[in-house]
Amino acid sequence: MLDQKLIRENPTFVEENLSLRGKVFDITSLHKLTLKKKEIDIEISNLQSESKKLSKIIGQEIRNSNNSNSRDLNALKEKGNNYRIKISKFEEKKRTLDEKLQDEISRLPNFPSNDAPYGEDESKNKEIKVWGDPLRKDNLKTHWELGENLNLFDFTKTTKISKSRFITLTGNGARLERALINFMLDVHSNNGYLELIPPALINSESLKGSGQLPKFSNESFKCDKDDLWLSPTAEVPLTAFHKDEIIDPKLLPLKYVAYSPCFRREAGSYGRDTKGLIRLHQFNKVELYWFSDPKKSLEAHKEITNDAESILKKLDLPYRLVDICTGDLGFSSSRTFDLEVWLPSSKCYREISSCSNCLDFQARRSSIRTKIDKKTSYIHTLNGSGLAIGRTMAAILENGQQTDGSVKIPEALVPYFGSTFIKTA
RNA sequence: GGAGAGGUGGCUGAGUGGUUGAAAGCGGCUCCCUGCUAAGGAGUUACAGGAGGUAACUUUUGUCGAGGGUUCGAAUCCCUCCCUCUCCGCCA
Repeated sequence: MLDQKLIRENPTFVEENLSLRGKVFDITSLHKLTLKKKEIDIEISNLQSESKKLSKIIGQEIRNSNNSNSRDLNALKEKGNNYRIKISKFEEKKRTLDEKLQDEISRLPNFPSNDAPYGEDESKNKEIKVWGDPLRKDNLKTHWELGENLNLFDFTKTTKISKSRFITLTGNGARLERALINFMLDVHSNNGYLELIPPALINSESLKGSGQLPKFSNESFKCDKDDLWLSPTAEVPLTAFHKDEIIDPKLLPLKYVAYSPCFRREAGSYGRDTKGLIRLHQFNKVELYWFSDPKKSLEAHKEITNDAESILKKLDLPYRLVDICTGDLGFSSSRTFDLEVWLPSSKCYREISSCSNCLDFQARRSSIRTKIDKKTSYIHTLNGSGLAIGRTMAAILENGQQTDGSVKIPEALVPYFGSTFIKTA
């Protein structure tokens, strides 16, 4: 969430910064609301001040005299009553105003960083570096062909259980999934991250706190009866983990690694990636998350990206690092580095991790602060997948495929998986 | 699901209608003193928003789970909701 004071005092600045996202933002009406709110606040505050003084006088009068029902006293009480009526009228106005204001303001995305490449859409994303040798051959199999041949998963049977875009992992597939989760958790927790497994069902407040609500209610599954949602990413429960806290600066940065299943409705992507492990309603992910000193988040952003990258290196998967342009940034992010893994069957790089610096955007929504030099300030939050498990599996299958149809397991994963190849039984 | 208890500052925990934004303790910070098992003393220490000042700061309003209500005045009384805990039941 953006700072309300900034919107009130410098709406042009806010509009200009938001418009870096490649479309026009008009906050005229919101700006008016903030001014109106301030007006009402001052009015209420003045009335309350006077009413409070009067109450003190009445209190003293009652203690000093023994007649609690004198004419003077009743006149004073009458006066106080008038204050109360006036105040409650203003408060009602304030309530409706506040609701509107809060809703509008929480629909505004974060400011893009000035360091992010400028552009309206993903075509302006900037490739920063490329790692590894991308496998380029003809007649390569897709990961779903490989997976089905090797009996790693079963999409057909899964539609009986739920519907399309879900998967049942079987045998070595299930084993590979588990190996990847354990491998990633081990790497990160040995690297200073505290391991967490958050709940998969989370409340609306949590989703507001990280930026998924109110604007993107259509993208998550909801359990209506309980006001609970299926978590779309561990970023949400991780942000909420420290909601309403003032964190001791000595503890910063707090670094968490969380394994969680993720659930996404994928509304609006009906035609895309209908096959395979790339786009499912449910997938597993190991997420990295930092609560950082606000002055150190730029450095933190490099580190978290680096930590996510280390998994790809260890798994020997070719990838590239992309600097996401202003128009392609996620709602809460000010700057994002995507890691994209090479998928030889489609001859392209696909996102496997998105590492974002949200600055104080989520911290303000969730009220997470620290105290530096006697001043409380919002901390900065950063998140990055480290990595998405399903897409990693797809990459391992496609990049590790052998001419005989078997798949070579990356060396680092062998101790976790238990063998060096996946072969047909 | 049934019965009960409770939600107060960074934490523990007093407080049942009138200088209570809140005793006390712990913790934190600052200063002082002392030097045989590192202890003692003094002070200070919530958050958010206004107004005023370049600023240190001053002043004002709100906040005792959330939201309503009663009252001149609410942490304290009433209503609704949320959450936590204990016991019983059920269950991985």
